[in-house]
Parts: sequence; structure tokens; C-alpha cells
Amino acid sequence: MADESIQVRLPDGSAIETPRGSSAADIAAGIGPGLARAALAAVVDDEVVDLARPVSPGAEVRILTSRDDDALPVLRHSAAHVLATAVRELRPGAGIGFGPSIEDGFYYDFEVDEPFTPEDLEAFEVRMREVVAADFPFERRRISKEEGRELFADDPLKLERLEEMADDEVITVYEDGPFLDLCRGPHVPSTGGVKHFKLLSTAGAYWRGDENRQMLQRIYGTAFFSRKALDEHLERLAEARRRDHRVLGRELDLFSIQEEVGSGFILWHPNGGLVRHTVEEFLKTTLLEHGYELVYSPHVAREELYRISGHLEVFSEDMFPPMADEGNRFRMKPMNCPHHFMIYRSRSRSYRDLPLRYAELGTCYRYERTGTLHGMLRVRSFTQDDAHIFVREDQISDEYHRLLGLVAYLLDVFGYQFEVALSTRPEKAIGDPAVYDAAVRTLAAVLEERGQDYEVDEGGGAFYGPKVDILLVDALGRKWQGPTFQLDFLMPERFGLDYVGSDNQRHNVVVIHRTMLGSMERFIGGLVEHYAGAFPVWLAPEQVRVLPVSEVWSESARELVDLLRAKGARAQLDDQDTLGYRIREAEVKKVPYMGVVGKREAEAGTVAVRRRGAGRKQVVMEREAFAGQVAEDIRSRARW
RNA sequence: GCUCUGGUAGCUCAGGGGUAGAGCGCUUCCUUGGUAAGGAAGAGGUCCCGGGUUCAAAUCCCGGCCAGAGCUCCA
Repeated sequence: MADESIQVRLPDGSAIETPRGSSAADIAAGIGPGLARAALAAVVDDEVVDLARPVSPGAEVRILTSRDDDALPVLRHSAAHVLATAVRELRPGAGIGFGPSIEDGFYYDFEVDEPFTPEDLEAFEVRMREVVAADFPFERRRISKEEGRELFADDPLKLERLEEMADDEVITVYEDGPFLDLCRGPHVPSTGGVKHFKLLSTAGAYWRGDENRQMLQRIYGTAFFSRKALDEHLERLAEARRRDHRVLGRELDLFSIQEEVGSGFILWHPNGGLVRHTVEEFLKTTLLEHGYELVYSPHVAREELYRISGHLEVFSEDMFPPMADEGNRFRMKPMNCPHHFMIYRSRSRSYRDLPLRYAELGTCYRYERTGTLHGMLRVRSFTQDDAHIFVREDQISDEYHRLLGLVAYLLDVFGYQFEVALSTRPEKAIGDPAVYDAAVRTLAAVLEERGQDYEVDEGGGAFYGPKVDILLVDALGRKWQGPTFQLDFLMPERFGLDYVGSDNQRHNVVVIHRTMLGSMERFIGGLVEHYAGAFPVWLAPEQVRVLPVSEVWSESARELVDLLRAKGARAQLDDQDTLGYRIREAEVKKVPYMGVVGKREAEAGTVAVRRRGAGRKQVVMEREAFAGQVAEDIRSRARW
């Protein structure tokens, strides 16, 4: 009777009958031959599994095809196995580590005597195509721990992983042709499913991410369901390389890093200086409008300050070593907060004074390990858009509303999309867990009141308080760590930051550490990549380049430059070389506006305006009108 | 910090045991230009540093420094 068949549910809510012991593949075939051909894996009760897995009665089954986003990790994981299959054939002695799918592809770690070369990668790709052509099925098998010890006797890395597994844990291996791997799966049905892939790079990687353990050789690659998707991805990678802020930084003469000055120390050239000045001026003006007060603090302080803050204890690895003078030891400041706390406690505060918002473009110094330094994005000296907001507990909610409102405004000006994450209490949190959790609820309520979508980073909060993090999404869809609004219940204790309440009693304030733009270095480095060096008019170091057709018209062109400057635009005259050369030069330097002045324009008092990237589509305008348009672009912070 | 790769003109790079190369940039001269490179001449080098091998090292070997890609770590 019912033993013969079972029912499973489908995503559309319907149910179908299928013989007991049916696999997901059988169910796909039962739905239709097209789906059976396209099926790659299945989601059974929210778990992604192989097509060949039998389905239990009453399960909810969704068949995955190349059109499902959650099939991509399965494909990439299988691609990693195909890679390992090829590597094992060409380098029989290679030990195998882990080979997962990752955000944009996959990797596999190998233990080899000789590191891989680019030629090796090509050879592996060729071999991988043979493995794909052979269309080996991925066969899953449950094994016992004892069996595993035999199978992986020659694979110490796999053995190590195996031994960590609990005795009652389900242990599975996957076999594709000649290759056997300890693996949880799932996989596409056969190696023939891995058609469009590319090996990208090799790198050293610590076994299990532990720098005290041996270094393996990692091969990165990516895989897609279609040639088109693969090509688009490779094109995005190429575009990201073209936008590299270090390359654009040199081409546009924005900044440099020089050996004699030291790695991690940015020299801002005049062009980069103008961009930074413009950002800083905009930021400071905005902050003053939003109830912040500007403070300044020195770059060096007595070590005592960082003893109070606790930095000496938990952060000294990242601090420059001390400077000594007659018994006093001084440190370059790694953060601005202690200084701001000292300003707060320089006098007694009333509940009527709160909230207080101290903002500083504060320059900090951190002794980052050399290997982590990267252009402007990771440096040893940086100027943070930092602020510390002192509030009463009952003001937390209102203040987070303001923070979220301000951040949305700022990021919109720079054309960033963003995502929001809320980090909750970790295991090692200090103080009363109830206070921490109440704060988390307050922050969550603010986000919900604003209709703001957010992720929850469970246990991702600092030990001293929860936070809201903002992730920037740039023009290329890449995500950057952005603004962060961190609650702090600890520092008020350490520094004795209190206020006198309406009850005439002392209460601790709550501190909010917040940054909107992060550091000037990282933010502007990021902006360079976001805009591919083509800054919108208001940010462009040079906004208009005026080009007389020949030097005969230089005087008339000079008058235009003066007019533009009088309207507040950054304009330059360029009357050297041929016109074609100068136009090319202005395009290459990504100047937003070119104004060409020849006989016709000089006599008519006009200018031929050419916009960056618009080619010959130029417009002849009255000079006043042009200057007005540029000024309006600047005033309105136009997006182009 | 670790692994790999690299370091030759201001920049991008070729070369490679026996006189140091190209393009761009720079300087000067000619050209006075109508929309993405007009022409010519010239200057410019500790071939990263130190040691070794060699009759001879920019080139091969060893060590160091610096940079890049990752790992780890983070604004």
C-alpha cells in the first residue's frame, strides 16, 4: 500500500507521488524531461543535496538548474574537484587540502614541494578540460572513520580533518574518475557539468588559515554556467584592474608613496590634495549643520592616556613603539577616542548638555605589518573622519536615527549604494548582558522604524557594545567596509565619563564611536576606483581646461579662465602643442570640461564646450552661460 | 610576519656573461594649429644594495632591501 509510493512537496505548493526511494533526479524526470536534463542538484528541506540522493516522504523538493543562484556554489565546488583531479594527475605527489567554493569562484589548496607556475596553471586547465570531456560521474559514498583512515593514509591533511570528526558524524567521500576526496558535497552529477571555468592565480595560503602552520599552494579559479557569464566576470576583473587607484593615482598625479618616506605613508600631490580638500570641506560643513562640534587633538600623547583607555594592553601590537623623554613615554595616537574623552571630562556635564558630538578629522598612526599595506587603502598614517557622541541611554535611539539619516545623505552625494548590518552580543561581552541586549533591541527597532533592510551578525559585536555597520557598494558592485556606528559602555567606565542627571545623581554617559567616510586615505582611494578616476565636476581637481585653437587666441582664452575662476571653478589654460594633442591630454587626465576658443569664439564672445567622454558632440555657448553651468554643477554636486 | 613573483631612464617595459635599449614623458628648435598624439634634435642609467663565481657580472649563485599577488590582520 503506502509503502509503494511517497508524496513530496514542490515549491509551487503542489505535491506529487513518487516511488519510495526516489532520488531528486527521479522526481525531476517525473516532472518533465526538460527539467531532468537541466537538473544539477536539488534543495531538499532547505538543504542543497546531490540529485542522486533519495528523498524522504513529505520532503519539500526544489530542483536546481543553471538558472538558480544557489546552484552556482555547487558548480564551483565541483570545479574545484575537477582542478584537484587534474593536479593529482600532473603532480602525483601533491597533497590535497581544502577546496571550497567562495564568493566569486573557488580555490583548492595543495601541499607541493615546488610552487605552481603560470605555465602549470595552463597545463592544469588543459587537463581539466579532458576531465570534463570524460564526464566522470561524481559518486558519493558514506564511509566509516576506519575506512577513511585507509583511503587517506597518504593524505596527512585529509587525515587530520578526518580525525577531528565525531565518531557518529556522517562521513562521505566523492569520487570522480581517478580522484577521491573527503567531502561533504554536494556536487553536480558529473564532471561534464563544469564547462566554463578559468584558473586565475596562485598564492601561498596557510593550512587552516593558521600562520604557525605550513604554507600550502592555493589555486584560485572561477566557473560559471555559461560562456557569457564567465566572460562578463573576467571583464569585471579586468575593469577592476583598470581602475586600480594606485595606477590612476600616478597617472592623474594624485599621490605617491616613496621608499625614503616609508611604506604606508601617503604623499598627497596637489591634485589629490584638491580632491581631499573638497571632500573635507563638504564633510565639515555638513557635520556643523548636523549638530557636531569640531575638535582637534595632538598626534602624540603620554603613554598614560593609552593605559587608561586600555589600548596599551590590547592594541600595542598595532602601535608605533614609544618615544622616551626624561621618564615620560609618548606614543603616536592609534585612535582619537581617548583624546575626545579627555575633552568631555575636562568639566562636569549636565544631562541638559547631551548629546555632545565631537568630530575630528584626526590623523592616527598604526604600525601595520608590511604585508598588509596596500596603496591608499591600507596605510600606517591616516586621517579618520572620526566622531564621538556622548548620549544618555534614553537618547540612543534618536541618535541612531540621526546617524542613519546622515549616512544616507552623504553616501548618496558620492553615488554609493549601501547595505546595513547589526552586530549583536558576543560571548566575551563585558557588563550586564541585559543592558547589551536591550541596546541591540534599541538599534534593531531604529532600523525597523526606518524601514531599513539589514543583516544580523550574530555575536559580531565588540565586547564593549553592539554596532551598526554600513557596507558600501561601488560602481562595480564591489563591497567596501564603510561607516560604522559603535556603542560603547566600557570607555565611560574607564574614563569616568559621567553627567549629572535631573535627579542630581551622577550617571555614566553612553559613547557612540562613529565614522562616516572612514579614513580620508581609504575613502578617496576608494572614490578613485568608484569613479575610475573620472571625478564628478565638484570633486575634479581640474574642472575646466581652456584650449585656444592657436596661441593667437590665448588672450581671449585667458579671459575665459579668469571668468571661470571668478565663478569659483578650477580652470587652467593650455596653449602648448597642437589642439589635437591638447584635447587628447585633457581627455586622458579626465578633465570634465574643455572650452575651445578659436577665431569664431573669440570674435563672438563664445566658447565651444566639450564634455569629458562626449567626443565631438560639443556645444557652442555664451561664456557667461558656460561659467554659470559649471558653477551650478559644482554647487549642486552634480553626479557627472 | 609567511609563500610565490619581480626590481633596467620620470613612467610602461624589452634585453641578457664581453660598447645600455624602445615607446611615452622631459628640454630645445621648427611648426601657429579647428577637436584623442605635427616634425627634428637633445638630455637623462650605481641595470635596487652587498658579497661570491668568472679573464669579464646588469645578466649566474648567496644574503639583504623594496614592491606586487595572496595568506594572516584591519579604517
